[in-house]
Formats: sequence, structure tokens, C-alpha cells
Amino acid sequence: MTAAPRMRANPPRQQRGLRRGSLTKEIIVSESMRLLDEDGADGFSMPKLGRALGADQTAVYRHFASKDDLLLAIADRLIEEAMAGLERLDCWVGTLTEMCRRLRLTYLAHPAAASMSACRTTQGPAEIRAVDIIIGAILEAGFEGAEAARMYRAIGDFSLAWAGGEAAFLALDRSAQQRDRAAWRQAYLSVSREAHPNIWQVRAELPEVRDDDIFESILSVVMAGLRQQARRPCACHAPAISQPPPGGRRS
Amino acid sequence: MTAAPRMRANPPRQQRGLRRGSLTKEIIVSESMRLLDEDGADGFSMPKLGRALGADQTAVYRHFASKDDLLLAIADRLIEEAMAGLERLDCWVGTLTEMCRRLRLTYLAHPAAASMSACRTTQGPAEIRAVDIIIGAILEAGFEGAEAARMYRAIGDFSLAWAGGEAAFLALDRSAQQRDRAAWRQAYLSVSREAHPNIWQVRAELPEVRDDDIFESILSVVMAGLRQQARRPCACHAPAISQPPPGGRRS
DNA sequence: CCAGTTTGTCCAAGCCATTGACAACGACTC
DNA sequence: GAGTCGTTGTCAATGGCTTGGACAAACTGG
Repeated sequence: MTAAPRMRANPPRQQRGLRRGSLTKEIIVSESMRLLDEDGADGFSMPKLGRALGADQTAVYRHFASKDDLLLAIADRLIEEAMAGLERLDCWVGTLTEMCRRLRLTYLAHPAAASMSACRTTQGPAEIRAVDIIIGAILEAGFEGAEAARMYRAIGDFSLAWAGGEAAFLALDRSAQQRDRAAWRQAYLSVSREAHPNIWQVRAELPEVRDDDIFESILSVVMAGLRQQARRPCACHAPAISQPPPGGRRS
Repeated sequence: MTAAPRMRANPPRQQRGLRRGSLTKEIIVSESMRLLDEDGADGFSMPKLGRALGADQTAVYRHFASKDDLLLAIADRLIEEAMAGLERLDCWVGTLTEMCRRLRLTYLAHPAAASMSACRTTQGPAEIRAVDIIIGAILEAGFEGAEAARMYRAIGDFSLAWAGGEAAFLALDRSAQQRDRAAWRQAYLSVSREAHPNIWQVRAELPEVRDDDIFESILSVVMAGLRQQARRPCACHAPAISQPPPGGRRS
């Protein structure tokens, strides 16, 4: 027992676990997302992740310094997935619309992962590339200098915030989600005409609104506003969605 | 706020803990928000909350069935605080703008609390009242039926998502926040002109953008888009926020 | 063949959420 | 006033979590 030279006698320890090199960052991130998709954010822990990998509860710490570190890697993977194969389109409105839709779809596909990492920035190459494309569209719209910088942040943060918000709701456990939806349904229908006349007026339509339609509505509103404030129209034809402004600034 | 835990100077003996009735839901929620504002979301735990109240680590469980239950109460308090004293304005654009600004300011004042509860709905009276006011503005804009319902959800969810997203970032610990900002600054400045020409073009302006300006930009874009899609103009004169009105559209 | 580094495992410390048993206290009945 | 009961604060305990340190197997370079 004194220290030292290998007492290789007979400890049947035998390392029942994995072989060296079985775990890589890529594998760990993939398994994390699988677990998150399956069990939600609450059930996600380092011990469970290790066991799911067939390894020790603490094995992941050999590859990520902390759980937060792993989280950033997951965020990076999400951005990468959302922006895979993205190309700039001819028209700047189309480019921005496409990016917002892509990010949202990816986040909705992995709500638990997204809700944990939506507000983090990773500076990964995918992120930088997306930023360049967005700014390109903003410049194409005729914004310049500080205004362009501000508009990029406005659109980029809008897209992230919206997708993150939707993901956060979907990341709640089924019961809380169901309870929330049911409660609203109930609250809408039982509202009194006197106390809340406006809700009363649309009480029948409120529960029927679908998430996809809500998103397309706000996206359309944002794009309409952008087009109006832009110095240059987009390459595609549609000048505005509903009515043209009487002041006639078609440019 | 009325009943502070009245503590007697020096109880002679026994009285190892608090008197009966020392804790109420209101007091607990207030102390929770104080702790969250001070120490952030990470350092917020039931034991700490109990100790901060001068009570046992588990005392809070006598008033809230679970931490999640407490969370909903905190969310309710936030909405209440945001909407306190809100009145409908003459112009529907002004009403919607005011609500978005109010919610954001409250969330920014309590980022940790907000980031934990932004995606929850509480069905509290304050929330219902806010909903009624928003729908009122949407109806005033001339939207009807299912379209009005959809637009209400679009604007309401937009406001919540944006404020929640900003709060989530501010709720990160100082170091991560600082690191994020610094990293972006660095990434912007060191970007190559060839690889990312668009970022390069605004690299100097990007780090200077302020959060308040970003918010006002997206808000202005959304309101411009809404005005364009609305069936009726708002009561106030301004036809658009950003550009100077050359010839005011009449009320 | 050996030394050094990686990486997987074991073990343990310290924190957390939550629960059940117990005890003091207030209200209510007789 | 005495007894009963529900409320609420405390205590002790359980099981899970993150994380760090010690050890050992396996791969690497010499």
C-alpha cells in the first residue's frame, strides 16, 4: 500500500466502462440534444448525460469544464443547424424573412436546448456568418453607418427573442403547457362583457389562433415597417403589403 | 408593504424562531424579488430565501407548494408592477407603445425575476386587464374578428418576448455578460474585410449601439408596420415615427 | 520498454428541493 | 376557563445535483 510502483496484482477493477476516446465533444453535444429533445430541460443533468452515454456520471467533465461550458457548445450547434446552407437571396426582405423563419424552426425543433441557450452568444463561425448576411441585407435596404448597426441589432435581436420565447414556452413540461393553454381558453370564454368588453368581443376567435399564424403576422408587420423606413425598396416586386401610404414615398 | 415583520427587541427566552403569522405571501414575494435583484437568479434558493426572511430554510413551503408556485406569484407581481396605473390613451399607437415600454422597463428593473418567469402566464387580474387594453387598441386600429385576435397575440407576444430576452441577458452574472460584450467588440473589430465585408463596413458603429436605441428602433418598425396594415389611422397626427413628417396626416 | 499525458472511474463535499414528524400558537366550542 | 383543531414555523432526513480530487487504464512519444 505504500505508494508507488504499480500494484498490478489482482484488483479486479477492470474498468467496466468505456474505452479511451469513446467520448468527444461532438458526441456529447449530440447526445445532450437528444436527451433535451426527449426529456425536456428539467430532466437534463450531467449524471444522466453520462449514463446515457454509457459512461460514468462525471465523465463529461473531462471534455467540458462546466455545465455552462457545455451549454455554450449546444448553443453553437443550434445556430449552426439553423444557418446550414443559408444563402443570401436577391431581395433583402426575403433574406431577412428567411433567416427569421429558419431560426424559429430550429428552435421549435429543439425547444429545451433553445430555451437554455437563446440569450447566449457563442461567436462561432456560423453566428458570425449569419450576422454578416443580416447586415448585408440591412445595407442593401439603404441603411448606413450607425443606423445600419442599430437596425441589424433590432432585427437580429427580434428574431432571437421571438424564437427563444416560443421555445421557452414549449420547453415547459406538458402539464404546465396544457394548463396554461386551457386556463386561457377558460379565462377568455368566461370574461364578463362589462369588465372586459374588448376581450369579450373576440372571445371566440382568441383560442383558435395558431402559433404559426402569430409568427407570420408579426414577421409581416416587422417587414412592412422595415420597408417603410428603408431608403431603398427590395429587389422583389411587392412594394407594400396592404395599402400604399398616401404620401407616396414609393421611391 | 404595510405589515413589516415586526420584530421585538429582545425576546427573553425560547422563541427560537418567528412568531406565527410573520410570513405572508406578499412578504415572501417581496423578499424574493429583493434577493433576485441583489444576487441574481443563480443564487436564489429556498433555503436562502428562508434565512433572508429570518425563518427556517423550509418555512416558505408553508405558503407555496413548490418553487414553481412561488415563481408564478413573482410573475404576477411583475405584471402588476408593469401595468400599475396604466390608462388607455387617445391614440392606439400610443397605447401599444406605452405598454411595450412599461413592460420592458419593469423587466429591466428586475431582470433575474423576469428571466425566470417571462414565458409563464398567470391569469392574474393585472394580466387580464392588460390584455383587454391591448385588444382595445387593436380594435381601434380597425382589425376585426380572427385578424384582431391574431394581431393581439402578435403584439402581446412580441412585447413579452423582447422584454424577456433583454432581461435574460441582464440576468447572466456580470462576468459572462462582460465577456459576451467584450467578445463581440473584439470580434467586430478583428473581422476580415474579405470574409465578412458587411460586418467590416459597420465595424466601428456596432459596439456603440445602445440597448435603449435598439428597442426604440424595433418598436418604431413594428408600429410603422402596424399602422400600414391597420384599417384605421390612429388618433394622433404623426404618420410615422422615424422620418420627419413633411405633411402631417390629419388626425 | 518506459515516462508522461489523457481520459474514464470512484468517492466525497456541499448545495438544493422537498417531505414528514413535531410543537407552538390562534381561534373556536363548551 | 378547558379542550379541540387547524395553521404555521421548526427540525431532521432523503435523494438528487454540480463539481473537485485521487486513482488507474490506455494511448503517445522517446
